[in-house]
Amino acid sequence: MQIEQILPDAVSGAIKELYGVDAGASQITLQKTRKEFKGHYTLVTFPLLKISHKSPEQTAGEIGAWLAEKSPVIAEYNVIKGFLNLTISSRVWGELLQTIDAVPDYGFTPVAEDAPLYMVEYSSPNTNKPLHLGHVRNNLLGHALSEVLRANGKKVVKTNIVNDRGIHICKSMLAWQKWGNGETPESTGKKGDHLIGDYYVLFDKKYKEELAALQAQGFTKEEAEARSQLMEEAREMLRKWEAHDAATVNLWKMMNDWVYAGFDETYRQMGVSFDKIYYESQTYLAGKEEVLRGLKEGLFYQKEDGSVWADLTSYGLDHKLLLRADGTSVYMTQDIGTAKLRYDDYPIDTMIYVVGNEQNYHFQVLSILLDMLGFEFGKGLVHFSYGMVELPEGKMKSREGTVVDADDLMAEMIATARETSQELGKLEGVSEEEAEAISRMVGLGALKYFILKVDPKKNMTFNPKESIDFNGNTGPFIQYTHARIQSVLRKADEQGIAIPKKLEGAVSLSEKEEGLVQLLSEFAAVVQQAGSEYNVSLIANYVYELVKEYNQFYHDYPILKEENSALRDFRLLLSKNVARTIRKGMSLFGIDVPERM
RNA sequence: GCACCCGUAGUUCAAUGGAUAGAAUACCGGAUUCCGGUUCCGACGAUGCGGGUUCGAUUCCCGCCGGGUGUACCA
Repeated sequence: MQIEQILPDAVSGAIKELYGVDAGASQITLQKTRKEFKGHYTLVTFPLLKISHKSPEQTAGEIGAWLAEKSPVIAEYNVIKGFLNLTISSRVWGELLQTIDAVPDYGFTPVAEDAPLYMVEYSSPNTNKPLHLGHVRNNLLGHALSEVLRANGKKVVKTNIVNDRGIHICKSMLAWQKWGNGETPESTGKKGDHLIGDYYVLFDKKYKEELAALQAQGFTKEEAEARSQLMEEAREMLRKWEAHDAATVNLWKMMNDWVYAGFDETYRQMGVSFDKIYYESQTYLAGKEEVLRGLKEGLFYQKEDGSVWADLTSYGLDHKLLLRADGTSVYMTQDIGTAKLRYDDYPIDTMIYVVGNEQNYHFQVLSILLDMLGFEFGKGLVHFSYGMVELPEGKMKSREGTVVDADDLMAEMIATARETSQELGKLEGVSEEEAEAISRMVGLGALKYFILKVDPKKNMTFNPKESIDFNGNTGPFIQYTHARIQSVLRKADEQGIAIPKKLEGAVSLSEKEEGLVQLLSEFAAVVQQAGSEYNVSLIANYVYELVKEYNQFYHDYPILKEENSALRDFRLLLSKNVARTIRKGMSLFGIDVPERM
């Protein structure tokens, strides 16, 4: 039984008794009591005035008196203006702490057979360049959201759509063919995705040179683009690919495999994974079929040049291209096909796309198009839209080479964690393997926490230096607190003090202890809210608050030195639960917490 | 132009329509020699502007101002 249930029940009981009316949940607004007032939870009485027909103060007073007298949960109350501050009895806090401890995975609903199925798409890389900082936010959000949904008892299928075909892929293929001299990841020692990325950049460079040369001959920019030999070759390659030309397809396969090997390494390092991967090369034809069906059924229209369009003006939007004049498909076509195949493959209840907010329009259109095509799931798509990641120096621009590579970033974070730890003397006396493991946990934890603590829909600034600080609202600070608690528990064990399973005897608790139990008992509600709002940053803020509270408690009260054994037991149990909650909360983010550091 | 998103301390982030808008960081002052150094306390400092709804607005609505993104036969 959680406090979030006990309290509203008690309050609505009081209202029923006093005024003879069943108050709706929306009218019972309970919130945490602000620090400066006495009490744990506060009932706002303004919404209840219509029921009580009395002044706010009177209403609060009556409900408070009733609860204090009749409810075993409420020890005392006070009224300030229209706010009724309720103090929960120490006995109830003690019982709650045990309840929390008794359930192994408290706060987490087991996944039932008939639980709704959520499919979460995230990452969605192009196979022409390595993952960068933007993908990092995407991957971390997608992974965390999946974990949070699962913790809420949903079935989750994590999926990825790989953009493995299209003109952009042909560009790097062409560059490699022309200037690659047969280079491979093995021959260069480069990760496959980086190698391919280099050729994509090379294409762009050569293409620009060609344009410049043409413009120097007196052509306009548009004329130069139309005359570009390179671009024509790339388009030719795409046509060959779509016509299943053996040489082209083989080259494509070989180069894509290099990239996948590179991606796999990045994903492994980041700690994210997928249950099912879709490739656009395998879904775009399904999309094309659907578009042609739509055309036949008169849902779409065809221009004289043969291109196919959807008229969305009745939805307040523009006309949208679905098939090019040469019959090749575009991004939207592919997404239609992918969606259809997914719903064929799985009994999806909710489809969530973790994709940046620059594609808000795309998903608005996708939803409408699927609906037009008769897929009832169209309207129900969820676009989990997140903001851009910027750096303290400003925005990342690929042209200016200021894009932060995901692999480099992670390596740097780990290296920095190691340096800092060494400076602080944390790595003294630990083996090389341990030092490496701790540096990884801290470095990656810093990165993940810093990114996930921000409200997903907002643009954010990622500051590597700040993120890895061992102080403040950072991953390492949380990890450190956890490690310190573990140290206390270890010391208790060494001194032969057992951590009790059950508390014997009543103890009177300090406000800080009550506050901590209060926080612990709210964890489940936070996880649930995060799941229903698709906002994982709530959990980060919760964990940090818990850690801060614990540190204040830790500073003021002895644990092992406490002479009253009942109180010591309570504090040990409390510490253990805080550590558990930290681990659980961080695990939703894919963040490891070291036992010691 | 049109559409969508965002404007909160110097900076990075919080705040189901609720009380005196919270943290962190930076700077300044103090405590702690402890189970673990990275702990704790205090001071400083903010809702872009103007209306509206409400008992109550950072939050909802309208209009400005500022920033971002999209509006591609790119993905």
